[in-house]
Amino acid sequence: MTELEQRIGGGAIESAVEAAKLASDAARTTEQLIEALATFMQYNPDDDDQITVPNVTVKEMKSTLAVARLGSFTEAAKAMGVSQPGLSRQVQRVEKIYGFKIFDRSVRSSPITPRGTLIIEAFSDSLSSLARSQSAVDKLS
Amino acid sequence: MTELEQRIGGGAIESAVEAAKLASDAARTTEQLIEALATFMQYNPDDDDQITVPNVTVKEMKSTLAVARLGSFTEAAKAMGVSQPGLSRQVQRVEKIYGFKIFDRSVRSSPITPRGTLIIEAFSDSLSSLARSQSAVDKLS
DNA sequence: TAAAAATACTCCATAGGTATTTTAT
DNA sequence: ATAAAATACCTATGGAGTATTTTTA
Repeated sequence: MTELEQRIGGGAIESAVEAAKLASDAARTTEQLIEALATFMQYNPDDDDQITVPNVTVKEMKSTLAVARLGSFTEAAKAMGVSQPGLSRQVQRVEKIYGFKIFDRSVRSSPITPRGTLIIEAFSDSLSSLARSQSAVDKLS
Repeated sequence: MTELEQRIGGGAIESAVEAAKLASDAARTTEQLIEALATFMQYNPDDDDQITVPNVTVKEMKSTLAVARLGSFTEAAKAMGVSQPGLSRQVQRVEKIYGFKIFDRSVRSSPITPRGTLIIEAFSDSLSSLARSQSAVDKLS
């Protein structure tokens, strides 16, 4: 089990539902979250063109995942080799273009919000796809 | 079957091997490509931290996929709502940070290079992950 | 020769660092 | 009181458009 999985729990459903119960992002019901995750699972790739994917960068995805893993903006900044304000702004920009908070700053450990969990999962999957192809490409050089 | 699949063929292996045979990127053997694709399939997500993923943006991934789908930089520019030079530079930047050409400009239809095929697949997977989560998030709002 | 892509040049937006302030334990 | 995150301010990099040149069929 990875560090990330330790922080957000096991699978997507469990972690998101758990987050929904615990975090302060709510005014969202657990039922709504489960419905959203059902959509997540039944998603049809052919719908891609209808969906607007925010213009995040790989760097921002990595920084966001670092905060998720380490539970700290300051530690994530060290891990990413950027200043603390720099990293804070990277995550702020992601939250701005997505339109909601990914982390809850009202508590020390900055837990992941319910919707944040979906984003974290997606970033993780995205980077895995890119890393996998990178690893394949490296074999050709 | 999507337009993209029509251009690059069915699965990853077939398309890449086919591209290896046809395109001019080579000096690479089909054997090397098959080995790379084996790596692709057996890839272990735990290796993510060791792999450097270039800092591409979602916008660049979309533009690159648009060229792959449409077989034309000019048409892709129209589809993306940017100027032709703007789109060319987006793809050029992707090729620069990856260190190899994704498209072969020596032919009119700008076919995808063998290594380009791996990148196109990865971009497609990445955007699907992000679109899927976006679709899930939308259900919560 | 006609199209498609690349390059030159310019301007402006924004990412990032340092210094500082605000917030939370 | 102390540690962490946000904000202010400034600079430099680079992304995008228009105009033009190069290249390919």
